[in-house]
Order: sequence, then structure tokens, then C-alpha cells
Amino acid sequence: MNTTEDKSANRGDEDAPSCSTGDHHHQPSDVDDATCQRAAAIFRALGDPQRLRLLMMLEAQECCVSELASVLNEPLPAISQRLRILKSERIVGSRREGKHVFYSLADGHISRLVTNGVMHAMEDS
Amino acid sequence: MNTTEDKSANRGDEDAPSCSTGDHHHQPSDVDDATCQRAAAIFRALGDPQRLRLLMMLEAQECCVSELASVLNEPLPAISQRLRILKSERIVGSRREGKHVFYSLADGHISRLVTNGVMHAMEDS
DNA sequence: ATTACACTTGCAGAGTAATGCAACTGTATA
DNA sequence: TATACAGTTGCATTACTCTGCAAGTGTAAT
Repeated sequence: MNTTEDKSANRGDEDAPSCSTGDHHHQPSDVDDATCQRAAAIFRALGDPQRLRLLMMLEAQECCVSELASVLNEPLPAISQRLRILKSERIVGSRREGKHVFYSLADGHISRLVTNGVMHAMEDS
Repeated sequence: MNTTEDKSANRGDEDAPSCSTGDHHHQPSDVDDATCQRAAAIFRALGDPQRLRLLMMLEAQECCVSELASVLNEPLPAISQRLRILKSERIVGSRREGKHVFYSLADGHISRLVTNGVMHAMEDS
């Protein structure tokens, strides 16, 4: 159970820093709360070394669970569980083919997000 | 919604999981462990709604702690603590000016990362 | 020096998430 | 059907993270 969506702990009131009422500007500081929560949930899902490793493999190519498990040398239930979390955030998708279930990144947007994060980590600072 | 469905030569056989990564080439799935950990740490730091909100404000402009606290209507120690975490991951930097401490995003790379995440969250999928 | 403001830090309690193992489902094959 | 293989799910234990408050540091003005 990992639904972080229904936490309606609203901050109460948003005071708009310098926005005229009725205008719909998309300033980063002015994103609605649900979006903020959703974005955080995505980042949180990416924020685990094991899951990230998984995603990096999937970025290279679609893979089935047992393949991931054997390459990463980890128990299969662990892999399955991580994939479940990633899938619940719609970061990966799955496709069944016979006895195998193949996982892949949901879209190129996610792929870029992962790549950017890793690049930044490599460059460090 | 997904990439083209190319049926690879890999049918429902029981053959060994022969990922093409059997060799040690430099693929995204082959990033060294420290980098992986570091990237995950960054994502984890971004993976909290409150911290993300903070970053969105800082993306708009440099801010001091009390200003952030008053705009977000939250206790000052909470803000300070979150900034501390972000700073420990080198996501934000700080600058002292008299009694005030001004925080800002560490670099444009981080800024893009945040923006991309939020964009994806808005578009959803 | 003392007071006031702007943070920062430490600590304890509560909520969340990760891990490992066992049991279960689902699919193909003999 | 029975058996083996591929994944999934449940559950208990462990570990971590967030939050709130109190106390501490640092800076400037009186």
C-alpha cells in the first residue's frame, strides 16, 4: 500500500506572492498542491539506489523480472516488489508474454529524468 | 503510449536469461555504484512535497528562511531543517547577509531536474 | 552587556518504507 | 492432472524519515 495521494493535509491558504487574481501564470512557485505531491511521489520512487539501478537497466532495454534478478544478483521477490512500486507511480509499464512479464520505462520523459539525475550525480559538484 | 512493439527474437523459450549485458560495456545499466547511490540520494531529497515546494520557490528567486517560512506558513525550524537536507545534498546553496541567510538553487541542472519532474507530474500519464 | 531577531541544532515520538521469507497465483509442458 | 517455472503478495521485523518543540548559536542594535 503505497498510495500517497490521499493525504489531504492542506497547508490552508496559499498566498500568491505577486499574482493578479484571475490570471493563470505557471510560475514554479505557484504549482497546485496535488501536482506538488505527485511530483514528490515520483522523485521519491526514484530515490532508492536499487530501484534506480533497475530503471537504468530498463532504460537500456525492456527486461523480464527474472532477467533483472539474475543480472543484479538479487532475490526475485525483491525485484518484483520494487517494480511494483515503480509501476504504481506509472514510472514503468509491464507486458506479459507467456510465462514472462516484461517491464519497460513508461515514457521518454521518465527516461530523461533518470538520465539527468545520473548525469548530475556523475558530474557531482 | 509506448514504444513500438517490436517482437524480439526472444520467444517463450526457457533459455537462459542472456541479457546483452553479459559483456562489460558502458551502458546506462552499467553506472558505478557510488554514482547510483549519489543519484538516488538527490532524488530522495527531491522526493518530499514540502522540500519540493521550497525548491519551487527558490527556483523563482533567492529567499531567506523567514521569508520562506512566512510565505509557506510553516514554523521556521521546519523550513531550516528541510533546507539543511537540501544543502547536504548540494541541491541548494546559502549566503549570509547580516542577520539573514539567503538560500538559492545550487545550479541550473537541479533547476531543470525539478522543473522536469513537476512538468511530468502535471501532464501525468 | 543585554536585548531582540534570525536562524540552527538536538532530541523524542510517530509515521513510512525497505527487506527477507514463505505462501500463493498463473502459465506452459509432459 | 501433475509438475516446473515465472512472478506476485502477505506479513513481521527492522530501519529510516518527518515533525515539533525546546534550547543553542550568531548577528546587530540599544
